[in-house]
Amino acid sequence: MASRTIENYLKQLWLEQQDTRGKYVPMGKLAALVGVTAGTATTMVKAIADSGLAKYAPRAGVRLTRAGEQLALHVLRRHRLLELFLVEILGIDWSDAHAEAEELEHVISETVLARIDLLLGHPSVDPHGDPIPSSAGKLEAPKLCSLAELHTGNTTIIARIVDQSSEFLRFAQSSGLVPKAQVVIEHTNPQAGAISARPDGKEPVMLSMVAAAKFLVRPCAATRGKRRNK
Amino acid sequence: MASRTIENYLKQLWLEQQDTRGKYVPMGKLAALVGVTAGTATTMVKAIADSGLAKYAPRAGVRLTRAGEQLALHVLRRHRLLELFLVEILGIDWSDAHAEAEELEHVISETVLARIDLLLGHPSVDPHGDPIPSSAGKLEAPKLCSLAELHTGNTTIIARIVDQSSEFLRFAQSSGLVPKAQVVIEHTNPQAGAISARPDGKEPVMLSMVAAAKFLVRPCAATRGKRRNK
DNA sequence: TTTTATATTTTGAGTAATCAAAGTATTATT
DNA sequence: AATAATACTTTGATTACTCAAAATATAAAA
Repeated sequence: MASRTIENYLKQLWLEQQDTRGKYVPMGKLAALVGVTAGTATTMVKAIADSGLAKYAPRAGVRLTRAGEQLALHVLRRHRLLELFLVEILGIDWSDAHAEAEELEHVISETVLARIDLLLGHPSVDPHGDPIPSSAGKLEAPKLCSLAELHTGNTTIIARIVDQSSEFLRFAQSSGLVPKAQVVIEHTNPQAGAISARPDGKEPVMLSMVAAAKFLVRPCAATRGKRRNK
Repeated sequence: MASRTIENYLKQLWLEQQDTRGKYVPMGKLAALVGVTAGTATTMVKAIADSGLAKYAPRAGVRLTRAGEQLALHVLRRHRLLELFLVEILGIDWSDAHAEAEELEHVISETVLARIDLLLGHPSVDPHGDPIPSSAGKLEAPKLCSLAELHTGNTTIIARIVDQSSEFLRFAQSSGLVPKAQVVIEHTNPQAGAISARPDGKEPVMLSMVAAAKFLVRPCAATRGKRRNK
């Protein structure tokens, strides 16, 4: 069994290397994600590599093996199911759920996890819209585009928010920019690098392109449709 | 903040020293309860004593200070609320809940604990009938007598079971000897050291005096009433 | 009382994880 | 190409916990 420290390294590594094909995660980056010094990360990664969960290339970086990815996905499953459980069943604040789950994910048993999964009705996404890996370690990740890619007049539905910080989540919640919310793009201003989005039944919200890119939406088709009309 | 190791030492110490006035818990006993060697316990206890949570008397034993008791009661509160939560909300087996709670009690936050407490309606006892300390660290422990003290013909209600092992709990459950169950004492045989108890709507169960003593009952008055009639 | 048994403490060593700081590559700048 | 900046690795030390085995004290038996 992997220690909770190693589980954390694997999880961060997975999140960082996902969507990159064969690219190595640099040590400094991993160290920052885990919250340790670079020296500590180097030592730890060498141990992880020795146990076959990652490949380590000195001065280049580290990348999970298939076995490492599988283990990481099991941690991620625990994390995301717990987040949903904390929000849905216990009524914990959306913005706090992440930090709470961070602790619990390492001690919850398979039995308890199975009951939580059952109680939630085998959900496919967590409160942020992040997909929950199956118990077999499979992840269904539909391709989504972001608010930043849409055009004036487009209407869409928020599917996922890719920032776990409680400050950002509190802002998103108070603006009405939450998963499943319908949103209309009121203005886009590429020069200023900002857009204005109006959630259904709420006030319009100004978003920088960086912020807008954190909201993934569905359907994407609206973008293409709009472009054709131009 | 106390580490989870120290939390465990404090909890076991509390359970062991309760109901004894000023008596010191021997090292060997504590070591066995925590599951470490006697040498380890000695080292650890000295550290705990240095931080003011216990008094340590070499070759005599150890005893919690008031501060240590308070901390232990907070751990116990987390443990017992979690046990009830696991059984009531998640549907975890009675006999497994103890082991699960043992892990969770050290990582659950005050926020999550408060939500669990609320969801359960501020309960006063856990699934075994053990009282749950208040958030202020107060414990209400009504005096109960055991099945072993009753006499033939007495009727009573099981209030508490003082054995956390899953084997014993499975036996109790299958016999119908669970908290809140009404029980009639059918036979007592002091010579053989055994009694026969019949839970309402179930078959009578043979119990050794040792086993019978693990079932605490209410009301106790039945005993006195019976004695007077003799 | 002397011996034996039992409980406890001490000692020395090991594991897992960490950091600070010194040393070494690699990349970028002049 | 030489220098400076950056990223990474190594080293030595530290903390928290643990065990096995040797040393010591206390209690029980002879």
